[in-house]
Amino acid sequence: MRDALVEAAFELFSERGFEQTTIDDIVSLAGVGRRSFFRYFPSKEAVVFPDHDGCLADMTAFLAAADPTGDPVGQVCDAARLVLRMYAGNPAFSVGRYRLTKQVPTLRIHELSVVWRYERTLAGHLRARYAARSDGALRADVIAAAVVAAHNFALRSWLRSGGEGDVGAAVDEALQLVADTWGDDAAGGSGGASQDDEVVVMVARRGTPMWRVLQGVEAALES
Amino acid sequence: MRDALVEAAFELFSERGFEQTTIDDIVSLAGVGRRSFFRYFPSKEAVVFPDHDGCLADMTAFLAAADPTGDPVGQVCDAARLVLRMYAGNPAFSVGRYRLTKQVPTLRIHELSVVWRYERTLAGHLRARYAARSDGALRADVIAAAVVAAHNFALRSWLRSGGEGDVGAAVDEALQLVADTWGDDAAGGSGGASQDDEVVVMVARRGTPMWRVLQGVEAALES
DNA sequence: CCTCGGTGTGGCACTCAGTACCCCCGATTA
DNA sequence: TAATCGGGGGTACTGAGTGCCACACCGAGG
Repeated sequence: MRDALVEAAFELFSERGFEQTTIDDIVSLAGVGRRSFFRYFPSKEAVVFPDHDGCLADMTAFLAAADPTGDPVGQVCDAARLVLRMYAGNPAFSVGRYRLTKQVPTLRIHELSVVWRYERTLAGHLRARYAARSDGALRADVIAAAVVAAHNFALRSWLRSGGEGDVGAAVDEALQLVADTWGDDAAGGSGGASQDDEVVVMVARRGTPMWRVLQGVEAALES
Repeated sequence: MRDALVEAAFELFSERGFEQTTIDDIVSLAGVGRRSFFRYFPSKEAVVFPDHDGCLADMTAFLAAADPTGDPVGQVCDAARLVLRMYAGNPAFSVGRYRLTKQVPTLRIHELSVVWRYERTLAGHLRARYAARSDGALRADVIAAAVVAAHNFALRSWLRSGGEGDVGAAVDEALQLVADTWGDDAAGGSGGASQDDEVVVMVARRGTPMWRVLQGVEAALES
């Protein structure tokens, strides 16, 4: 029944557009009553994202079962990969939906709320794991946002290409940037600077007098 | 006229709730025609965020006028502070709106779309500045998301407290975490780092062997 | 004084999403 | 067979948002 509604909806959406399609059109094509549509989907937009409720539940379960001693950043990255797997499982559907959401403001906004739920789930996991840190909640929010942004960056590139290429590898690469900067084994720096063994490196102009460098180092170490 | 509508709307919203207030209630209280409401606000939700359009324009202008040779991360952090200033400018209004959006799902979703526009604006600026990097677009998206998350973290803490305390300092501290990890002067977060005369200073743990510091400096200057 | 174009506003009617309520049908049980 | 119950259908309603037209105001020009 759900599937019938989704199929009918996408057929009409791709044919005449989202806004030009009414609920009555969908239910008459699916051969069900109008009232039944709202039994399965709370809104017209929700029918475009029929699989995210289950995916969010999967993510929640996955994080609840995660090793409490493992790297939390790695865990939320893996949780994000669950979403990716859902998209990659149905490339044609995902690409069709992407094209739709890209040009319908209402759907873009609805997608934001879907993504937001994932992000809050990830942030909640990180908050619990970072409870000991003084800036734990802040770090949790920032890292969750970064993970979602990296995931979506790679996902959208893939969707924009029409589903060509290896999404998994692209997402791995994108998430690697986040994991490198925020994970337990963070070892990345910015630009040419390198960070190693908790030594963070400064950058100065070529020709900078050494006394200036030392002045800066001293000031920094005194804090 | 806009102000009259906003004032009437918030009076009714705080009195009987958002969903229990109709557009007709608002316009009759404001003493204007129903049609005029939709001339000033595209939706019922938009009246709750009347100042964000102007703020987004300010942010766009600010970033367009930013120094092309400056630290892009610092610039987007400053751009985020523009939003903060708007909130801090009207603490009572901001807190009232926060309480409202917290408990009305429709408004939460609308707020997401508002935040999303800011984030895309920041990301656009960073993308242009990171065009030379191979992972520029990814970095831009991740940093923009991190800046927004940090900003919102501090802002929401302040709003939750009812507008008590120094928001500016809280946001500065939150943004510092992002700037330290992603900015040009990425120099581990003790906050004592100083930037002077384009000399960007590193921070190392006390007791760090000097050869390690020099090694880092050399590597940085070679880039 | 009247006219004209532009602009801001009110009023009316309409579409359509979403909801409350009731009914129908089929299945199970006494 | 009668009673109950649950999933689905139908109907009527509220309210957001839109299109269209009429009206008032206002400065410019005849």
